[in-house]
Amino acid sequence: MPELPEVETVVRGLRRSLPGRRILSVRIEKSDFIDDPALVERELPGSRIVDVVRHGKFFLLRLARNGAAQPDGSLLVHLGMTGLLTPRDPREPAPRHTHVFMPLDDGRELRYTDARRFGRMAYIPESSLAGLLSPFGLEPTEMSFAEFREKFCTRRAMVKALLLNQQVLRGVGNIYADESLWRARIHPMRNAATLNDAQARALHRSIQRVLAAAIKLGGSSIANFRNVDGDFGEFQLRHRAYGREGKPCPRCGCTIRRMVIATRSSFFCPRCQPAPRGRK
DNA sequence: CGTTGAACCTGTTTGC
DNA sequence: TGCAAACAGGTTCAAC
Repeated sequence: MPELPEVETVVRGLRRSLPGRRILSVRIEKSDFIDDPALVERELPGSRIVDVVRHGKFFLLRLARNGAAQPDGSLLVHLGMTGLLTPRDPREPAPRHTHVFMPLDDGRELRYTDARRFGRMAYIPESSLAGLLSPFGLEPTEMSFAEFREKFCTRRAMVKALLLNQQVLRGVGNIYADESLWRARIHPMRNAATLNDAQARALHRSIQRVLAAAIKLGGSSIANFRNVDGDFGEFQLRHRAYGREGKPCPRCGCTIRRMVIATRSSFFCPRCQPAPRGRK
């Protein structure tokens, strides 16, 4: 479930209370989503969390040992579809599918919950961090139009597939891909290299506006996304295309369609977002 | 390169 | 009502 705005919402929540805290110990129940559980169990205890930063849909607890100010490693986290990392009172019963428990030096406990276990967790030593993050594409909230055109509009693939490709843009997922395309009036099957200048600019602008609006509303909660305080996001109330099959397009009234494009459910307005020639 | 389908795992919704 | 199928915000890998 979590895409860039949901991960950003979680990161902002964690950043309010984690920096400065020390991890006392780590207890792992299920570990099939952790790269090297023994390494996590060995490296985290005693580390201080100096910051929480997002990278696309991933985020990192930046960790420093002893009294060091500079991090010497990180806990890398991807929430997959159903993951959540949140500090709780250890006296409350842990919900089902809580797999990792990390008591902190302020009496709280960081807990990782993930029903489907599509998430990922790994300890990353500082020396291998840059190499790990380098394959990812542009940060969509910060990319200039020139960067977007160079990286995105030179590719001959369907725009829907490219928006979801984390090596092109990092952080866009199925909801925000469809919402951006609706806003830019571009059909998901369009070949990116055939977008004209106005369409490319509209898409660049739409991606940034949709993401900014979603972050402002705390992300989208379709079924179960919650922030670290347990609250739902509200951007789902502003979805114009995603999840609205059979309902009227808010712009033209035509019926929103759903079809599988690039192997994912895709919602679009067949009138506002005209299909490219030869496709339907 | 680009596309497709299957796999990973559990829970919820939909359809007959 | 009951059960099975379909579907879900994620990535990855293999095959064509």
